[in-house]
Amino acid sequence: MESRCENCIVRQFNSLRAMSKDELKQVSDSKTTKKVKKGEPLFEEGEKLNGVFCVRDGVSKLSKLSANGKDQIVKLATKGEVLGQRSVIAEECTNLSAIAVNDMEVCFIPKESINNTLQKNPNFTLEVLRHMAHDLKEADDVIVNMSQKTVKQRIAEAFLYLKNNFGEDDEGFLALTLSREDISNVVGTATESAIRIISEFKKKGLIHTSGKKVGIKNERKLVELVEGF
Amino acid sequence: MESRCENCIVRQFNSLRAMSKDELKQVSDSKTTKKVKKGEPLFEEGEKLNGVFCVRDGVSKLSKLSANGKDQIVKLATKGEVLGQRSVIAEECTNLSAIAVNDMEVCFIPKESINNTLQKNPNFTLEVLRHMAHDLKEADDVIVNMSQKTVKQRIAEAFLYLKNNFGEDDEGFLALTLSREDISNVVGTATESAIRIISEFKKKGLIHTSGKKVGIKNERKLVELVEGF
DNA sequence: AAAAAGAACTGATAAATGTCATATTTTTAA
DNA sequence: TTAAAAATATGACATTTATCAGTTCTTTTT
Repeated sequence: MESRCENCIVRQFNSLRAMSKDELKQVSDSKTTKKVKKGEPLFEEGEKLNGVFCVRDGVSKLSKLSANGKDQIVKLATKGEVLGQRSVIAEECTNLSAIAVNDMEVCFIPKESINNTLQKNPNFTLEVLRHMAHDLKEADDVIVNMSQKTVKQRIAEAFLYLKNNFGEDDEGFLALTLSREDISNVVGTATESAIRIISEFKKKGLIHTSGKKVGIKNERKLVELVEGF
Repeated sequence: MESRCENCIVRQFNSLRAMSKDELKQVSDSKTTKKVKKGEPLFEEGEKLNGVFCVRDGVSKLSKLSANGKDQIVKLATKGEVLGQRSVIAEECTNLSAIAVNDMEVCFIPKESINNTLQKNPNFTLEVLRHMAHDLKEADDVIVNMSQKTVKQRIAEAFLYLKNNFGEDDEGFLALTLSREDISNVVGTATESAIRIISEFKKKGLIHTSGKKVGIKNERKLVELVEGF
């Protein structure tokens, strides 16, 4: 298993690629690699982070507990994404919990390495900024979806999102399998409602399922549904 | 009317304060000041921006058109805030429209001045980054509210937000008056639903109204409502 | 392999929210 | 100032979504 950041492919996908050789070396020397089992937290809402997590493998859900006791999943982070940036940059506690959706491998990078580079390497800072600008745009889109689309549309959209971002396995099921509860927490609805709508999609031939696995059968119709037909 | 950025008080509230004297001078020399009447757009969703807008006076709503034809207001920006940053930084079209909620005075700063400083002044970049990190956190909170709170709770929260961020006039009405439609677009509901709930709040003595003006009468109860009693 | 625990699912019903129609008030413009 | 237009308000009703109760299926543990 490759363990030097300099050679890590994952880096291609995130802001670390804007680091200089020396900076990268420092990061590599100070980082620690960690395995996180499915269901375990990388960090919890309200924690103070001493660094960021770079996802090497697996998927993490970023969620926030609402007043009514339900988790709202705000984002799914996968290979190459850096978690905890926002909190380290703003020097605040995290506003979100990060929990492994499946077994993960992550690198922990102490905040000193990050802050150091942020102050010295404008290219890196700009790259991080661009990334955050992108995240902000996505968050705006989520806000609009949440408030203007029906639960049915949001679930359809979630399946399309999962297909586009995580792909399918050889049997045609979505490569990332979420529990019904997780799905309901992504779209912000009651678990029963999500289950009911998934059953309905199945009956209508939009998807097929096997246990908790879901496969997309009629993508076109799902797209139409999302767009409001 | 003061017209040099160097002396503009508004600057205290935004990232421009991290600019050097020279940089600020350049900005000041290249900027143009503009009045925007209530209801007029600063820019529209999908436009390519050649710079950012610094709000000197008035309030702008940042909104996005949803597939069902309704505007979703994502943020209200007031004195000191810089609009269009995200789009200029990511070099993308805007994802939001900015429309004046009341008469505004804004400065337009060409993107060259911004980009120039972003590349040369890490402090400025970092300051912008911090700002964006903050915006992102707020956006996450909005997502959770939108998906986990009832319309009633969201309207109560909107009133409290308006009070905390824009204050009250001498008669005890919220200083920023939004139309019922704007309120419904902030909380993501049908205008009729918003009106109905506002009437209900009035009947229960939580607020008082006069025309479209709204005043908070029982803040405590509103807070309780938001928190789920 | 059996028992226990946890997901997934279904039905019945209540509550929340949207839609459409229409009346009233307020604002705008002629 | 008056007519027209736009915004606010309310009722009736349809639709969507949540809640609660219970069943079946899966997975985990012993």
